[in-house]
Amino acid sequence: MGAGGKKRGDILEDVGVYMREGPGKRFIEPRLLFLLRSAPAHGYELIRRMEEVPLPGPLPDTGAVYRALRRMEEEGLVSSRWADAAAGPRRKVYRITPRGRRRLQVWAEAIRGRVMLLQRFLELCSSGEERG
Amino acid sequence: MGAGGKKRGDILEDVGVYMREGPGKRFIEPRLLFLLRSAPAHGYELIRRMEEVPLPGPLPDTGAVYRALRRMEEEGLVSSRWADAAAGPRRKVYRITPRGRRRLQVWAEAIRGRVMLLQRFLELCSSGEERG
DNA sequence: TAATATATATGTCATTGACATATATATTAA
DNA sequence: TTAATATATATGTCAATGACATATATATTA
Repeated sequence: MGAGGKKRGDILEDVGVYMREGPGKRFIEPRLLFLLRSAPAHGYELIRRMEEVPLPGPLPDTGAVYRALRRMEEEGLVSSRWADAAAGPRRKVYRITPRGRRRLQVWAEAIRGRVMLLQRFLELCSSGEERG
Repeated sequence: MGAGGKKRGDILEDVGVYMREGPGKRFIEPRLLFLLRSAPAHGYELIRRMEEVPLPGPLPDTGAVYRALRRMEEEGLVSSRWADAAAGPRRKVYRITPRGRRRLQVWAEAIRGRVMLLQRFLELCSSGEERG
């Protein structure tokens, strides 16, 4: 449509992208942003608290979580610092950034769109039943 | 938990499986079952009508559609027969089976569960906003 | 005979994430 | 001292999925 198309930054905040989830994407990113939105946390804790997040899909594997956190840090959605633990090995504590908060809002918007679509689907499904 | 666990047939109709969608799965199967539920159709027609289905995700690629139809026939969700066209090459016309209708109902149930989860997520997101 | 629309199908490849394993620290039990 | 366990982060490897490109074939139109 418009001359030149979208710039990179626009695409990154494009609701459509998050509605689609990209190829094969689970909800790992919104899960992590959701948990970090209220308080910083390290990976292990995020993994333990993962089931608190009401999103569909299986709980992501630990490897996927750590890799997602590093990718999200590269993208500027979270920042991290090493911290000593009262006991056990050091922890890498992640904190959500303003960009991460914006991304979570984009996810929420996309999910609102999903819900509307899915509800239309369900309506059409049940209206078309009328006996087997 | 229960002795023996689930039998194969049970797993195939387990709502949880469809709520998760499996790794990387789009909504190709429910899209096709939804379109076929009202009338038989051949692959090319299903591809053209794909955007009628209110489900999230990009419209599936033609290759994915034909492969999905064949896989679904193996699974007994659809049956097919070759038919002459008024013009152009022969068509493989797919028809939904009783098993396919049941599968679509399982999908609908799973999607109802998804919607409930997603709505809880949205509520928690907006209740936790309280200013940027 | 060339191009286009219709129609089905396969080849190939990158992405994703599941599963397994590696590495390291601290605590507790033997 | 050693072994086992909980905590904590990270990498290796592989199968599944589907995106993109292409192949094959028929019929119509230019």
